[in-house]
Amino acid sequence: MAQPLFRAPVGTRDILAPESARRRRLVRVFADLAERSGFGLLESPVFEDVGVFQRLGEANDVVTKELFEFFDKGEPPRHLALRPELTAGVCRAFAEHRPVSPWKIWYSGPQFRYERPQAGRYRQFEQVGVETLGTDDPHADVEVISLGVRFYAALGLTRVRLLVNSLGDSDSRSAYDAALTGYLQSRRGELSEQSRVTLERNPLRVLDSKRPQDQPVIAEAPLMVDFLSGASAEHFASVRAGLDSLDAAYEISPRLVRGLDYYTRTTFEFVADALDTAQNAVGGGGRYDGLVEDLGGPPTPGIGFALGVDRILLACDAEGAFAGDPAPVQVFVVDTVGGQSAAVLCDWLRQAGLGADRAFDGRSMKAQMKRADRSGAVVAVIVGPDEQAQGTATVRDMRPGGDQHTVPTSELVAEVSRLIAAAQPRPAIPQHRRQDRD
RNA sequence: GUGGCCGUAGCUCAGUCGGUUAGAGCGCCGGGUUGUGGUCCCGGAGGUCGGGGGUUCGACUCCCCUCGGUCACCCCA
Repeated sequence: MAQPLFRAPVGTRDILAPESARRRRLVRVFADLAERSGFGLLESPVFEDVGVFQRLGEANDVVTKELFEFFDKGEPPRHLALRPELTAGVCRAFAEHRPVSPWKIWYSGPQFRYERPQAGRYRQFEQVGVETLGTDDPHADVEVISLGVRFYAALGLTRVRLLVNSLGDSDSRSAYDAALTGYLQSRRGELSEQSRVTLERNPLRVLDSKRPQDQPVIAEAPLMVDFLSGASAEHFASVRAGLDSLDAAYEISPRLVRGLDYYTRTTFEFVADALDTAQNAVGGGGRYDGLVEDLGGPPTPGIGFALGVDRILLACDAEGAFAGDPAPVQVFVVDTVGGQSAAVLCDWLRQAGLGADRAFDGRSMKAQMKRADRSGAVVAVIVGPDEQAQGTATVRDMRPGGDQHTVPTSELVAEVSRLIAAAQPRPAIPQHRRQDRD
């Protein structure tokens, strides 16, 4: 293969049209839902002081091994990192601006983790999410979680399961930690080598192990639910009741731990059963009641989630949901008399709000017609010597068996608008799939 | 960071026990007599067979290294 000088870095990729348009539309669906629910957009930096992320947990790979870190040219240099997730930056912003509570925000954007790529996992990946800070009302939990549920449904996904659990507050958590650690220590010999290491650093996460050897031990481990304090248990019950009242289906998943260390009380995860890969979690979140304080702000409860755009799109493909956009080009102007007419007519059509395109380089009519077809345009406008002489344009219906007629250019925009309004839009055709058409 | 599999045209792939000018389909470009796409027919462009080294008279084919892709572990969206 003739090798390009450069390619996209490991774990990153270029997303070409029309797939790029589909992603953007997905974010728009999310934004619409979030904003109609009272969440405002927060645009925060793609990089932060490395300290913002180090609060996520010293025992966490996301912080210890997977950070893209760098120093800037300040004197002294500032130690910065590309964000590996978005919640920490949101909490930093809260501590910095002290907005009125509850602060409800949504976001979208790229994040970066230095990991080995695999199915559904990239070094640069995109998430959308919401966060509600400043209230620990269980109704806030319900609002956030159900927003996720409704979003997947809005995309047309049917095989996404919601798993919920409670990790308890710090008191119940430490009681549980002690019990779990004691239990795991007692069966240490049966655990995998990896899990024994994990046990030293963060016993909770042993529950996350996928290694078959660990499963019997995990299956008999004590459950968090049995250690919840009265207040935590009550909170969890309220959240469940709230979800019930919205008919939001969920499963209690007593061993759902989640990756980041800051989670307290409510945790949840969305799993796409349509994905048969190892990375089938398409979203997750929970409460992080201590995080703002950790970052120097006032004690502030918070809850939120992040949904992985890349994986959601994979799940949509697997379910045949959230189909591609219609072609943005509705009219294609074929001009065999030098291209000036194409320039003018495209301009008129575009100013009228239509999607219009044209060919360059003075290609043959046949070649231009082919372009017109490939563009997905419903209508072709043809200007040749005859039309030019008469001040007219030929309007051709590009659908199979469509007819054509000639109109004065003064009536062109109206005529094309009429035809397009009457016609079904054609789908955008990905470059690499043109051959699949019937 | 660890391991499995894979790297031949833009894409998907074929290439017989190592043996002359490396093939197909699709895509792309052009043509099929008068200005018309999607079907059909004809033609064309396009490959240092990922890169480097080695074995050999000879390597796309065998060996080593390296880079990249992919999947899994780890971890996580």
